[in-house]
Amino acid sequence: MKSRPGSPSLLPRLRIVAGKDIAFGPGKAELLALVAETGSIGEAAKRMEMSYMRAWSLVQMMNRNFKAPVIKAVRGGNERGGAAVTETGRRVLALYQRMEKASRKAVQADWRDLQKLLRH
Amino acid sequence: MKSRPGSPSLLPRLRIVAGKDIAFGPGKAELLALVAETGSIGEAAKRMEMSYMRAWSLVQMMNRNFKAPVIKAVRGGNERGGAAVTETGRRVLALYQRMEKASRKAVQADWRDLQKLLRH
DNA sequence: TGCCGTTATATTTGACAGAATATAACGGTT
DNA sequence: AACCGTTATATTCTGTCAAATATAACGGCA
Repeated sequence: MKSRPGSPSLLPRLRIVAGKDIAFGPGKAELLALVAETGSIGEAAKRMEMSYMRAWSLVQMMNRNFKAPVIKAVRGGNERGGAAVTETGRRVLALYQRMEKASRKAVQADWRDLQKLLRH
Repeated sequence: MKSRPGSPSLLPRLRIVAGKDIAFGPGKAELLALVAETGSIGEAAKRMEMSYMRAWSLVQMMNRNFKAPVIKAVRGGNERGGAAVTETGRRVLALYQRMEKASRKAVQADWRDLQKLLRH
């Protein structure tokens, strides 16, 4: 995994915590989107520069915290396995992205003021 | 430090990251408020059930990431030392709390929908 | 100068998360 | 039954961060 050190300095971070787990958050959202795009957990992991194992454990965590799985994985077969985002998964992602956007917007004015108080 | 396991399941978490540091976030906001209330880093730490050392390192991190310090500490003397929140500190805290509130509000409708998809 | 409670700082220890590694399972096709 | 690339799972290693521990510095006052 790789952090992006150069950039932002702000981030409104929405996390859904369920007991010990973080059921959903920015990283899982990105992963979910990449699985939707690539049809593969492994490929999504590669693009996020994280290990397959880690990606897979995140998928597990998501799946066990929602009523219905957000990703359905298949192994073997002529297609050599793969993964797909479920309808629930799509809905979760869409809602989350809307929330992120709304949060950013709601915060931006005060954020600009706060930025002035920061070094650099 | 102690997590509160029983409660929420949602939290819009605003973090200001500066390089490797988290310049400000929910924990530091609470700490800052408690220092303002108690006039002591040690007492604030106690109320948050964290070690003095940790609280102090958080204060350091805040102070070095803002243009002006958010907390001014005094040691020795007849008053036996203590700490006070600066004007900058008060402004930072106020802005942060407003941002938190605005974020929560902006998100609440979608959050209710998302909750329905969660187990429990 | 010794006392106090607070801040300030260094050092060691321990726990845990994630990385790394290794291997198995799958199942349609040929 | 051999093959393929993907998912699934266990195990070990390791680096990092927080906790724990210890100690020093401060400075007005009696």
